[in-house]
Amino acid sequence: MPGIDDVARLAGVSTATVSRALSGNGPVSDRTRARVVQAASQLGYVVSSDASSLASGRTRNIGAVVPHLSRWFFTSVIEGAERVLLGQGYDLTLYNLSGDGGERRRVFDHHLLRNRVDAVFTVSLELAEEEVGRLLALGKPVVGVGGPLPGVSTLTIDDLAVARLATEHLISLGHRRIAHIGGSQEFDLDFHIPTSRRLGYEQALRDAGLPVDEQLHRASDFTLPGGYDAAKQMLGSPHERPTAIFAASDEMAIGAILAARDLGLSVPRDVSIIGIDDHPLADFFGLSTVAQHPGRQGEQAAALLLDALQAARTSPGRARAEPLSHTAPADLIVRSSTAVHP
Amino acid sequence: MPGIDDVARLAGVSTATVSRALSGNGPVSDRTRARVVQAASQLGYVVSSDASSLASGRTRNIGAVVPHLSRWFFTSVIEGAERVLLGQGYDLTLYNLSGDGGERRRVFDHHLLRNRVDAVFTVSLELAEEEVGRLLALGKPVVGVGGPLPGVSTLTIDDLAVARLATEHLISLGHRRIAHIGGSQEFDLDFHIPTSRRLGYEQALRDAGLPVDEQLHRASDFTLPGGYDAAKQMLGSPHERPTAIFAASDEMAIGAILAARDLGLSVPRDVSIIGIDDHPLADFFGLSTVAQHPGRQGEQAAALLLDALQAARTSPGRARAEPLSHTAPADLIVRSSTAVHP
DNA sequence: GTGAAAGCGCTAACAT
DNA sequence: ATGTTAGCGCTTTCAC
Repeated sequence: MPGIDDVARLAGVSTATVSRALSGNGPVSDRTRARVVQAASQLGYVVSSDASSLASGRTRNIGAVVPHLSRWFFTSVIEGAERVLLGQGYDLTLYNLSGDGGERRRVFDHHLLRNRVDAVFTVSLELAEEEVGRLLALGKPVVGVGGPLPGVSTLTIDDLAVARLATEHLISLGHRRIAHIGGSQEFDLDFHIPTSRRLGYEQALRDAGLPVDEQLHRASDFTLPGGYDAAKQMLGSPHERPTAIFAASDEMAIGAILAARDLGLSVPRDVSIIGIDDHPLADFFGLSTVAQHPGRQGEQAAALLLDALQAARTSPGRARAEPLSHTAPADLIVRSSTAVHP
Repeated sequence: MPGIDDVARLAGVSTATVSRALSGNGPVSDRTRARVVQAASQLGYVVSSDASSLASGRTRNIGAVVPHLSRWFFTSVIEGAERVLLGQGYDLTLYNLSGDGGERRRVFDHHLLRNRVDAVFTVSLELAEEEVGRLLALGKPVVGVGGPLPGVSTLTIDDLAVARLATEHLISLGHRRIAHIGGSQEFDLDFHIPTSRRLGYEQALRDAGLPVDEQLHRASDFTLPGGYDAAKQMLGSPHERPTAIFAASDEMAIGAILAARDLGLSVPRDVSIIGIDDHPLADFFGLSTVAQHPGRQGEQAAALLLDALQAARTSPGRARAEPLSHTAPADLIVRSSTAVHP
């Protein structure tokens, strides 16, 4: 492994100049830079990140804290973030909190503290106040994606508005008995999201002068089987069957579609179904939905963090920026699972 | 941020002793260790990973190189690996090669070279010879999970045997017209896996004295919609319809189940279907399958790497270990999608 | 625009 | 078992 002084020797300059030429920090003449770059690539020189980090205080690494890896939303956010990070020469270190809970303590007490990352983003995480405190105590840029996080800059769709939109779509099609399959705290690390979506659903009903019927709400777990079970209960009832279902996630909505089929109901003739997400399978099932774009959210989160790091370099004097709430776009996609109420 | 000498001062010992006490490398009396640990926790001291890495040459970080994040298998492997790594104080840095291909070059030419990781595992990756070369040139432990990688230690199920097992299950139920939905090179970064599975299928047929019929093979893309399309073509044929389908992945098998339903065929009465994976949705769909356990594969991969690192510390003289092929266990799980041929 | 040199915060000989 | 000290390979003042 060639070192910086090998490059310096070959290029006939000092190590300081090599560092400046390769990092872009500090003035170097074009001729010199060219020589250095040439020498570096000739030797196959790549800077040692440890040495560079130690000397500069910057790691060029971003931490991503997620509750699971097994859900489409989380992984899409990470993929999006990594797209922009890799492009900027940053690495992404993953802290997955699934598991017994020992993970959780270790990550917050140890891993995040040892200066391995310049900034952190979390995905759909419901953090204890103490954990938020630890995160902020790092003194590093932090962004929370998908769900509000008190005291932290966040990036998320407006869950309430999105739920309203989905519900209003059904109302506008003439539906009056509209059921909701949501989430519940017991199933999820994050309970703000299901709550906001439920509130949006109820608001839409009230604004349309429709009653909010407890019988038409089921709490589930955001999975396909969960949506199936919930829908089957509601659709199986011989009386007062809903004519439309709004599920808080596409996976639950797909479960609902399968439940309807198993009950001999046709979608959308007998029942309209809409979800939230625009999951990859939504198209296959003809599912109407409100798309959120987790990949883009990840990209945007990464961009926010890189900007903050840049700002910190430019004006180190500035106090830490105020936490900001960024709203990610979401759009209604109408497919074949929703239609007018006959 | 307190440093090691703050701890040393408070504990009344030298920095070397602090280092030894906290890392466990080198002898420290129990009394001293207790004092140091107490001082460290009192100050909230956490070692700076950069400084430690630079001085020791060890990063306590493992690199994971994956082709996508959006597939259940990959994320499960990573989750498994991270379970054991976090427990050992290791971080996991993720290199996701999805994207335009620029990623791919950058990762191999730059990110992996800058000494940020002690070891690397790859998941289901079909690497160019040059990329394998680069990986090995790191001089670090490398393990390939899910798919053979020439010159690299690997951990994978025996795809051929697994495919045979699935096919033999169908044969033992009296099926004689057994179709196969596989993968194809054009859809996948990795083409060994679909090929091995197809060969296993054909072997099982031949060994049972059954003909291998080109009409009964469809190449697809390992997704649910892909499996649906492939199955619909084969099952829709009015003549010579297969009585059983072996799909190379559960997602394709689930697509096949849905295709059968849409054609008015009952599973398993009219057609038996089996997959490979034991995907989380397999149970919901009653899908018979051959389970591989990607989480455990990830755990085992991590353990292999940690062992190799340990071995390298113990006997640094030893030449790099020979590449070893480890076979991960896989077991037939019979659910309700397969039954005797009437 | 470039070079000299002082660290960055640890670890690992080596000495005691 | 513990302390002293010389780096690890860079970046960044500070001179020039």
